[in-house]
Amino acid sequence: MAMYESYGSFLEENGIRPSSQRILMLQYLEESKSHPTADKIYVDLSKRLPSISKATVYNNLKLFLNNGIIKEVNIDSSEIHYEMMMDNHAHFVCRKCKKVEDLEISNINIDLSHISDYEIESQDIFLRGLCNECKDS
Amino acid sequence: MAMYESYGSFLEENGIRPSSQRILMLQYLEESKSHPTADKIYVDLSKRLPSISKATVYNNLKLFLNNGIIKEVNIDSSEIHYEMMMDNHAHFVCRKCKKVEDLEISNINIDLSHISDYEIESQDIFLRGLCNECKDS
DNA sequence: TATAAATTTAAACTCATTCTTAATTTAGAA
DNA sequence: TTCTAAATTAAGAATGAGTTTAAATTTATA
Repeated sequence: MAMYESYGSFLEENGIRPSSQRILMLQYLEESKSHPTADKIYVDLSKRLPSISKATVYNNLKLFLNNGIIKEVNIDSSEIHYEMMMDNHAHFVCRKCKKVEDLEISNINIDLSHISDYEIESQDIFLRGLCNECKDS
Repeated sequence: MAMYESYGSFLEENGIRPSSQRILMLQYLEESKSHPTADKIYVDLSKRLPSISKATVYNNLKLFLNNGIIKEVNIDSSEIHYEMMMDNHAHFVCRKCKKVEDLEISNINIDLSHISDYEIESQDIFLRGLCNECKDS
């Protein structure tokens, strides 16, 4: 993202027509660190653009997904969370407050011997537990 | 499981009354290596016990979960998959045929420095890509 | 056996997500 | 600029996994 002049030109570079809704969504996702759900995106953007519809949010999330701009985060099976596509990292998820934090991965070592022919395309790593605040309360 | 004489006594050891539905579900989960969804369990068990209801499957999955007998596998956000609780392992998920395979984890190295106070309770690791059959077709 | 508690069942319900369709906006041609 | 077609958006209906409810059945035990 940083190399692009604006959200609009970033979308154009990715072959996406930069509507105002899409620019708002992209900006929101880029600035958010909370791995929002479709509904959170919809509710928050409605404050700035009251006419935006849920269908548009879902449509454009799917569009961004298919263009590799964002990534689904399957924290739990009740709702899909989203984040900007970025270098490989792990997620910590607090069991109590549901906060999600990104973690750098320095190394991972998995026995792939019995799937050595497979084509690995991506990996998702979740650590689950209690964050510092929730641990003591 | 192997140390118990039967599915019924395994359930009793875990403080669960061994109804025929629960024994069937436990046996199914123990023998299955496919990480089934609630609906798959329901459909397959209906063949052997036509009177079983979906609510029972959901009720008992939740019961097994709360007793630590089984574990949710959040492969994607459309449906919850289940597996027997077992030693820590990773999952390979084929993007095309949706097959799920268990992988042994020999080592994992994540930078926890900025969450060093947190209590890590569990980890989930997914590798995604194409299995050998799907790769060539 | 009788009684209460636990379990199961079917059906109604919820809610995230998808689909449908009409209205609006945009791009490019004339 | 104006016209036309394609793309996008919006609103609401539809879908479907999972939950809830309430009644029926089963089980434990008195």
